[in-house]
Amino acid sequence: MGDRQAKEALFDAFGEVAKALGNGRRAELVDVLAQGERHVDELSAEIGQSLANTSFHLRVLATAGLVTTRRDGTRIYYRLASTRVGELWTALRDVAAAHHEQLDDLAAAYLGDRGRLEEIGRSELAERLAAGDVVVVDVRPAAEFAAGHVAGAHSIPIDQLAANIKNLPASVEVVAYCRGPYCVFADDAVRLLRRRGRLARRLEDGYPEWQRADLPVDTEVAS
Amino acid sequence: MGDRQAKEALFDAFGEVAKALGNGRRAELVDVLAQGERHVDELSAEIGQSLANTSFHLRVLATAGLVTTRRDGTRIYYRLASTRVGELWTALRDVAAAHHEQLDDLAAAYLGDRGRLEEIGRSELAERLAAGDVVVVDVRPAAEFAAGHVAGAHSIPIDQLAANIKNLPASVEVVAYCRGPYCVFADDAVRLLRRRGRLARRLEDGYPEWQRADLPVDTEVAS
DNA sequence: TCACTCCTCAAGTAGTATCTTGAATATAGA
DNA sequence: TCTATATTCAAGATACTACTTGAGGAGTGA
Repeated sequence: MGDRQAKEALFDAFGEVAKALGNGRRAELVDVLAQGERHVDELSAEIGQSLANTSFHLRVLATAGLVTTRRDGTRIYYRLASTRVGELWTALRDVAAAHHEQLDDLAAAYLGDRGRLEEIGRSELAERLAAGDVVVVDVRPAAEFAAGHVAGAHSIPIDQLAANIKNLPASVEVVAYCRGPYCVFADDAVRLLRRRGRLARRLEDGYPEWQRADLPVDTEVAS
Repeated sequence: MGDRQAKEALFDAFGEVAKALGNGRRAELVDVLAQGERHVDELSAEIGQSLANTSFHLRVLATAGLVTTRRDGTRIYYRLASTRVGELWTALRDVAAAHHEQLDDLAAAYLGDRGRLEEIGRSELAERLAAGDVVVVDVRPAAEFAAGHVAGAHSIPIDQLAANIKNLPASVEVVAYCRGPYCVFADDAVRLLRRRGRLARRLEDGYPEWQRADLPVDTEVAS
């Protein structure tokens, strides 16, 4: 009990789990999988890597226990092993945002200036959704909407938004949301809507945080 | 906005923070530093590594923003950059415990069989401390007790416990605590106390979790 | 059964991590 | 200023990591 060798082996195991998140491409995979399960081909496109390399990274995540798989025909779907993994990912993001020197610059370079993009809080949106005086738009890819979305939201993937603005009720404020605080889809949606003269804000954070706050969600294609 | 290169750079930064935790020795360092600040020499002994290698690992943690330093004379004290880092470490531990295949075996090999070691919950201990019908013993090294401890606890480092049992009031239950769920000190203390015929339990988890639960704490040497 | 799709595995290469040893630096105190 | 103490830095051996290309399996549908 308590010998050095056993302690090293134990803490090496903690290190292995952290190491699984210790690569930018795997971090991207976890960020996408926090939205719901996806198959390898989609994930490969999502992180801009070859199929073989994506498969390799998924294997690393699976070996560390962070993701699990399910086969459906020829497809293999990966998902986070549990909601705790999503919470770990969130904690990592928060620490990086708070303490990593260059993170603000890197985030600004990716997201652009958010100075003029107002956010609406989760609880405020929940109230206004119940009151019915707001339209909520999920601008993530359709597969992620299908895997789970804010109850009452409409699915309009960002690349189809321009063509569908005219279908949104005109007199009501629009709230867009996507994957989380480091996702550009909702920002782009709000910018587009405002350019077209619509009242629009983005939801704080994204779908995983909404779900984790025990606010109403829905699955399967509805809109 | 939203181009791949900027996204890779951003997520690489998240990966860097995870990578800093992605080594067993650095994980040990964070676990110790979650107790409070320590200087390099102590940390080196704590993780069983050379001074140069310990310094190197601390530098990696500092570069990722997870720890900060303070100089006092010739000594340099390292501490966690914030309580969030401790929370990240806890989240990592929890995910590893839930999903890493070998973790249970590795923990059992290091900690021994905990089957007979009863735990007392934090809130129950807080009540009984207020009532005064329990003796709480902090069996961590004196430096960690000094940096912060359960209010009312007595500091008896584990290697001095055998010699000091006789000074503990005889008719009262003893609760021992240490660094956290993967620390052996409190286990060893409870085993020793029970062998000597004392009523003893360990506190669930350890000091950082107590502190994070906003239960009463104290700093500086008191006992 | 055969061809097809989707995914994994193996081999190879360039780059990165961990640890050792020994030298260099920074502050304290005489 | 000189010496001692505490820590960092540099160089180098060895072992992993990330990615590429191409081959190999596993299930599907004709």
